[in-house]
Amino acid sequence: MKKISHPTLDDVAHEAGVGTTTVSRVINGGDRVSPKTLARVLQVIERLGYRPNQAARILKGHRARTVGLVIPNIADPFFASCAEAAYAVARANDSLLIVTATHNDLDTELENLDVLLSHRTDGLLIAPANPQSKALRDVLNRIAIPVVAIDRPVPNAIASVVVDNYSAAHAATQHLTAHGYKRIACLTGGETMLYTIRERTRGYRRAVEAAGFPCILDTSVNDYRSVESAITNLLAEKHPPQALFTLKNSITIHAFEALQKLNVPVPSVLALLGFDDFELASTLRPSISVVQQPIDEIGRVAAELLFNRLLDGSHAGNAAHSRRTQLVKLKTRLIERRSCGCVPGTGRT
Amino acid sequence: MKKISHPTLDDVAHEAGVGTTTVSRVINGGDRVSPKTLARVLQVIERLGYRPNQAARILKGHRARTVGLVIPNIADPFFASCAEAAYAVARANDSLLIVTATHNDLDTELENLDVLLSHRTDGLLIAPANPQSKALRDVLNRIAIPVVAIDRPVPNAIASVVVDNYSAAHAATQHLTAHGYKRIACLTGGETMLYTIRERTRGYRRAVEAAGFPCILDTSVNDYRSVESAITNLLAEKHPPQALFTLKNSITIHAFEALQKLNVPVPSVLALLGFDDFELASTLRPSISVVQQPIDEIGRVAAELLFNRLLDGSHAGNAAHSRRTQLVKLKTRLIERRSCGCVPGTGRT
DNA sequence: CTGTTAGCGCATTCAC
DNA sequence: GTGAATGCGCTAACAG
Repeated sequence: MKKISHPTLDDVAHEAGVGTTTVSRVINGGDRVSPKTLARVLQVIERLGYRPNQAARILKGHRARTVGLVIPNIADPFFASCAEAAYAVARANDSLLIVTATHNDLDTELENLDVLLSHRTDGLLIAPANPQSKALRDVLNRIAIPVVAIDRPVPNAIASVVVDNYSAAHAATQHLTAHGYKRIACLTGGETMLYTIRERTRGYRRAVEAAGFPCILDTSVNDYRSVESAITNLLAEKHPPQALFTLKNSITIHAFEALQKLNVPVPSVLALLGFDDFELASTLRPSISVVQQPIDEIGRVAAELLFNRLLDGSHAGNAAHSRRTQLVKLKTRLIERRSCGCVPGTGRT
Repeated sequence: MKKISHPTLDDVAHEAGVGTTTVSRVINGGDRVSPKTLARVLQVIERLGYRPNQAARILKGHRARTVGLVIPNIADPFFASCAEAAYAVARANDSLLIVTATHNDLDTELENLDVLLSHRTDGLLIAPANPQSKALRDVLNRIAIPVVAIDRPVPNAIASVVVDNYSAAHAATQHLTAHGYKRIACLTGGETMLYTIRERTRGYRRAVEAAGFPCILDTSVNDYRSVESAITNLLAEKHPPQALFTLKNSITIHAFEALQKLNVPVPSVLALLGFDDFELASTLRPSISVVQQPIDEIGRVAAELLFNRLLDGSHAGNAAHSRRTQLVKLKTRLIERRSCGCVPGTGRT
């Protein structure tokens, strides 16, 4: 009973005693086929376990019904959630999602694009390792299919869906100053070349400078050890900071760990505010205040944008071009928990 | 400069003034082509930005160089990590990974298999919503490509890579009894039909029964509220439990939250041990003891198994069949932290 | 070393 | 309503 190979349309046609055209019609909606024939063909298809060969369809010039997703790391919760959201949109559009990881390496990224292209995906979602890269922009420019950037925009080249990192960091810093903290240190994490980190740093800097406070920036921390020693050093200074603004999840968590280990009361001695929410942020003692990103929305909106273009097909015209390079900035939300000095209500935030 | 469409092999051949075979040879390694010709063709390929059309290759009967991954949810950290590991293996084998999500719905799963099959993926990795399902097993049996199950085995049908949930839960429970706890409650989480949960429950039950202790099972909790009330009720009993064994991450976390909120000292009044590790388990106060699964290894081993078969090609014979249905059980590790009553050393575990 | 040719499975004219 | 023929881009015989 085990079919060694896939039955073809011809097999079905032959078995059902009809022409290939008829079978083709059946699997494409069954229009212009007599009910009797349709039923018979359907039955043969079922019996043989026939599945149309996508490769043949693609070769005929049809859409591949696949889109590529190019992200740094599939296991990263942020991108995994993006992927899940994008997947949902893809399925709603009858398409499959091919996921690839770059580990923020440009060569890997270019190679992934190449492979995806040779598989003739209908469109691409990409979080570029380095949006500035000339090589990347070259490739992107000669690509004939729609591409949407996520998390890290490629301005003037392709449409991008990102979070308003600058405003979010600016507002977060202002929230800290509103608490009365005058010396606010910022731990960026090592990847200072990343768009998101740069924007957040910019927002922080602008806010402290506007308030006339010092810009205390540490761009070198990365693992737990470095965070702990950075905090130790900071606290040993003549005028130690009163608040800590961490720009990414791992740094926030390391900072919290270090603060605990060093027995530094939070927020009374040193307040903490992190960029990006995480599941246990509300459970830790004290609970951690964070800037929350609409992660699902990034993936969803980006994918929707992609399919709009895919299905639109209007390729020329200024309007189309302006939409082609549009930049969508999603709003963030400041979740006020205890670590920044706020005292949330009764709810479990 | 923008190529509207993809150049074909014929385009290249024509442009370079050679036959299509020659171009084909060039893109397939360049053997049996004179250096001069090779250089010229290569240059034309570069200039035209030519990419071989995978669809045509597939149609010629070649491997699609894609494998499908069918999991409940891409955003789930467990499966996201599996995906990342499987992706690495796929890339090492020059293949792409197509990821689909079932949300543990059988119909969705079957549909995903269908679509994947029609795309002619070379192989499949699947975490079945319900490995018992007749419909699933039927489909699996008539599939001509290699399939490997992950996390949830499909015995006697396909090869499977899982964690030894039974032994792990058994050992974890024994660890609790070794601490002297006699009344150990187990919170399974709602999905009692899931293979993993059933196995873990079985391990727990066997261990407490062997020790002559009561089996205190709560299979109904799910969200925070239900966990909190379950714990409240448990503690209100005449003989409240001395330890809590939670079978999945979300329940462990909810339990920890609830214990905190109810001001129940851990582990002195109620010890806690969870199945599955999570990033902050070591940071919480007290740190949470857990059964740690080799998540990456599941994805990696499963993918390696898949490609072994893909490349092997020996399809007949008893040996092949026994390997076909083999069951790989990976070992877990019990991470002893504070919540179970252990006092770990100085290291940050 | 190199070119010619014949399909892979399907959708699509164009006839009947 | 239905079917025969054509070609999508590529590889694999087979000649030269």
